[in-house]
Amino acid sequence: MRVPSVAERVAEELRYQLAEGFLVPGAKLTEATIAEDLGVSRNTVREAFAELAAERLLLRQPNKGVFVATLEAGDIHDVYTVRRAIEVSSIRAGGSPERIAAVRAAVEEGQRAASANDNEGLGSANQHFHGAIVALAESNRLNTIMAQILAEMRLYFHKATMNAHFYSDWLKENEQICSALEAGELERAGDLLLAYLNRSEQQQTAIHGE
Amino acid sequence: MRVPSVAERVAEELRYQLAEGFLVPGAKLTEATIAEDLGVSRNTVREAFAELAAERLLLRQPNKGVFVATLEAGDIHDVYTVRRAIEVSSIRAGGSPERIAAVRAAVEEGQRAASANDNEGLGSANQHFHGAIVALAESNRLNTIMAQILAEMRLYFHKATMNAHFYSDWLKENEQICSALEAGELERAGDLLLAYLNRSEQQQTAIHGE
DNA sequence: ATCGCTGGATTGTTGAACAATCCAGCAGAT
DNA sequence: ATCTGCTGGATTGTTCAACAATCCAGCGAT
Repeated sequence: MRVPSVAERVAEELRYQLAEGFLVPGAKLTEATIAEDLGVSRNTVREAFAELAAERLLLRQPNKGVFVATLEAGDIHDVYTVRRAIEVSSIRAGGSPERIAAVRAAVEEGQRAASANDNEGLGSANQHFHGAIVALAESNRLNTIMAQILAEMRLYFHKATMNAHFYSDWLKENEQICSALEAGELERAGDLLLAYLNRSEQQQTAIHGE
Repeated sequence: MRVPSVAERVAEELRYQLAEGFLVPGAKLTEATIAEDLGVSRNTVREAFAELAAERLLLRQPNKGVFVATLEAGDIHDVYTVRRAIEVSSIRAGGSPERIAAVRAAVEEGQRAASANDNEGLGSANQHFHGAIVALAESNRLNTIMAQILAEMRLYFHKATMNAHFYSDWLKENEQICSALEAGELERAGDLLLAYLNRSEQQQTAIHGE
């Protein structure tokens, strides 16, 4: 019976509120307030803050407080640079049949969500897709790096910015990437994925950065 | 005048002791002991522990304590998987003349250390070399990921395991990689780097893993 | 030898306290 | 009116002491 520590539960609760958009980027988190709201001690909140700051979800400014992280213009390029590195490298190395099946499953999850007009489901399906690609490499470290990057993106590219317009593109594209992967055409799969990431970065930059 | 917080100084001190091999992998760190040794409170030590655990330098086992991280057989492959992803991707994208010059500088640093028979200097020159390659990408996130990976490797592949025999190989190889980079032959530079990483993984596995 | 208990040590968490720092707002000077 | 410098309140950084929860080595009974 795993009983996560209080600090872990606080961190988890904050992660949830961040992902859900309840805490907006730039907002200040006051230790005493959060401690009272969640019914824990201030020291415990501090430990949770340290954890989330290490994940780049919160930003700690010494003597001023912790704030919900914000992605500046440069960060968008930065995030995509990491994604290009680890996603393309992972897909180019292929993976076990089970891992490839997981990629396929994520593609179908997206198609189902599209049929159901489930916009939120589409978003998470896409994240599952890219997570599954990294999972091909069977590397714990790459998986956690990717999970953190995705959490960062959830934080900033929030539901509001995601419209059906975007999704229409990559639904078919994910399918092609997956097919290439299944067929063992790893170079082509990598090229397609790279092209997608480049285009996605451009789109996001056009919307947010300047 | 930046005055790092006490928790940061504790973390820094522990990082130093870890890198220096003063704390060996698997060793247990007792909160009260460290707090007393460094003259700080137990809560502050805990905050430092959280930071280092996030960097994978310490391992936290709930209700049991924190231990100096150990690299299992699988971790070696894992670490090299990350390095292949980010180093090869970085070098394939090239970089500004300044960044390339930094790579060249690391090569020369290694050559100087070799002439001086400075084994320790050779080790850090090599780390600077690979750090400079990742720095080509101008990505803060990639840089910190790489810095953490290198810190992990320092922790485990310690001085004891590094003999001059190893270094002889890559001194010349680093030179070739750097030359290819300078000449704009990015594909070749990437291939050379990839070959080096694969061989290095094999060597390390032969020594440590089983 | 195995099992179960027990007591001491360590971790997890709390609450309170205080120093250090920041910041908004205000008083006075130019 | 704008600037400067102060001040007081709020918040963070850090410590301390306490206690509950958990672990573990050792010991005794079977």
